[in-house]
Amino acid sequence: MTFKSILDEIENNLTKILSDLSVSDVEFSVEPAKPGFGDVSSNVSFLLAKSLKKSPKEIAEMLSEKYSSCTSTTLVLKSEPHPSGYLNFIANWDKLSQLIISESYLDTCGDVELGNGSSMVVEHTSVNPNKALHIGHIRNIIIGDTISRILEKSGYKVNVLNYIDDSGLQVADIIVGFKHFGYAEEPPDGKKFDHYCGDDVYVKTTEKYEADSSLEEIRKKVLKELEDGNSETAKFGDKITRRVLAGQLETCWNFGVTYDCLNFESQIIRSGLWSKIFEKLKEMNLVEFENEGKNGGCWVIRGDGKEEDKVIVRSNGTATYIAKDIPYAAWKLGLLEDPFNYEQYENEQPNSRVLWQTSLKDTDKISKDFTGEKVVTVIDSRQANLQKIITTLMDKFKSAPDAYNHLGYESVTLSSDTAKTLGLETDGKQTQMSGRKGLYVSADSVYDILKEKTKEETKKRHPEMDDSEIEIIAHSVSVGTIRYEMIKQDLDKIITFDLTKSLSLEGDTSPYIQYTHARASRILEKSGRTPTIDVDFTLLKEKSELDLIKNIGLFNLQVRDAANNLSPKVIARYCYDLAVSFNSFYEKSKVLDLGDVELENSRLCLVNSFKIVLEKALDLLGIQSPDRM
RNA sequence: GGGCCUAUGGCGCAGCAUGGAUAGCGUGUUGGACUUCUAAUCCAAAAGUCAAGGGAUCGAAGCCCUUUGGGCCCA
Repeated sequence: MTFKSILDEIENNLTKILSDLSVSDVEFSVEPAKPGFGDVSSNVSFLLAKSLKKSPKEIAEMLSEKYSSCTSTTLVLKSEPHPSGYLNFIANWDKLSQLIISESYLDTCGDVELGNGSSMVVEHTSVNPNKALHIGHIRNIIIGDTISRILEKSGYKVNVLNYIDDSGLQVADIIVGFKHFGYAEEPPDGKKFDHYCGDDVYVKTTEKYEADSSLEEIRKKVLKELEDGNSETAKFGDKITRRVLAGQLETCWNFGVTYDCLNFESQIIRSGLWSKIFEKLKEMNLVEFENEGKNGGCWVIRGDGKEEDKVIVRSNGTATYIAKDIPYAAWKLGLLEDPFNYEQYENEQPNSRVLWQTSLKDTDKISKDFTGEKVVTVIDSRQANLQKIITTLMDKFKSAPDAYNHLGYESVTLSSDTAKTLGLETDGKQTQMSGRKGLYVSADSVYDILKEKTKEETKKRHPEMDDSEIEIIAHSVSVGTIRYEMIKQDLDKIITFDLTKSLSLEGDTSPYIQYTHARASRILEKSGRTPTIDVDFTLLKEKSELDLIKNIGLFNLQVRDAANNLSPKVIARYCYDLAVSFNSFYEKSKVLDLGDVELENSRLCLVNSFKIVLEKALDLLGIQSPDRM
């Protein structure tokens, strides 16, 4: 067990004391204490103040006295009433340290029993395959990837999906560029294909539309042709989008993000899934036919109360954009018979996780189950309206609340300085990125810049290091920096990306945390020993040591919190706090050459414990833990 | 016109779900610490009417109402 052991012990004892006082139904808290207030705090006295008609201070004193006569207390040394009314507890660290550190050496350390093996779909990325990923897409991808790691750690069987919208307007646009405006199929001088399509073909094609509105006709024609899977246009589109997709996936993989299945929109359309679900929706009365009014002749989803009705099929029989998302949402929840076969994706993912893709070919007679009892869809909050409709609809469809979850987040905008370098004057205001206007910073370029910077930094510190090792370190630091920047703040905060400011490597950043890991590794390496847990834990009694142990013991509580709230930043903050407490320990307590073998062993054991837990916590963020930096 | 998000030291953020103690952190500024297990580190100082107003509460950064600034979505 971990720090939770002492929380549980206190909670049980307090509950018992309360029942002796014949007070029940009090939902008091038992939490790790703020610094300076012991180890554990409870607010129980405040909650009793009214019913017992005493001040919180008096109650805390009374409870503290009763607590001291509790027999089943092994982890608490004593309880202390605080004049404010809080009831604080001092831990018996001799025992608690041993519990926490031994636990940290286990493979299961940090595991949480929440999912109990139930399946969960996490869909993220889902970028139109007509351009390279930019830094805004990266926020989506990193949030999704981190959440899926956290859910896996919490006992869910997670299926990670990437929806490939390969039949929309944006794809039509680059096809027009290639077919009608004569863009060469091969990018110039070795440019990555996804960058070429996004920077050159897409941006310049849309510029031409703006200059000449008669070109709209071509665009519409191409879009229409895309719908017929056997058309030349569709085949050409398929070839192009798959090549762009390969480029996008290469970027994702570089960032440590992998998937289980790619779902192609074109195949969802051709599978006839929509008509099946439309029939079902009609049967279940979840859609209704409107006879009159402004929506006369349309099929609509009735709005709740003050919400307006949403048209899903127009009077001319065409489906609206809302309708496009419904079949996929239902498929993800396993509400429909699966129309797909599956084949392995042609390129292998770096971590050997097998990547599948949907197929309509009869030759791929492989069936798979990538659905989930629950679904998390990571899409930015600009789509909150649409997602709300789908959520309500799906919860009714499955008749399970919380089956479909939209995990929204605010967008990444460009700082005025960075916008200026891309040729846009913004009067000091931040600005939304736009793939269509070419206003974005690509993920690959941020990575490249960062990698150059970290390479230099590493070389400066380790002139003797060979290039391949520097390469590996620079990679993990660059990826870490970007990943950490994307999830360290709340999902509903806008990230203003600034090309120079966002590349800081000091303070509350991934390199800070990774560096701390390298420090720990170095101590262990230099000691020349393999730490064991067969040490005297009572020797660890410095404040900085106990703080560190406490933080180590909070790991599983943090994972649970992050999973329950779908909040990746919880783990980011945890990693940072853990690193801070290690650095404090590092400054105050030497580990090696103490002339006291017992103490050295105990501290080495602690250092190793920290290293193990930090590594696991960073892994939840998809950040690697280098041994040297 | 309707809806969603947001406001906390100069700047960027945490804390808010579940009200209680001394509002934390990074950055920037000023000063200090490398012959030491790596200074991508650490220590210290200055810097806050928690947007404004009101309400319920013994008690509000947090809950409720109103207003304002910023961002977004729909019409």
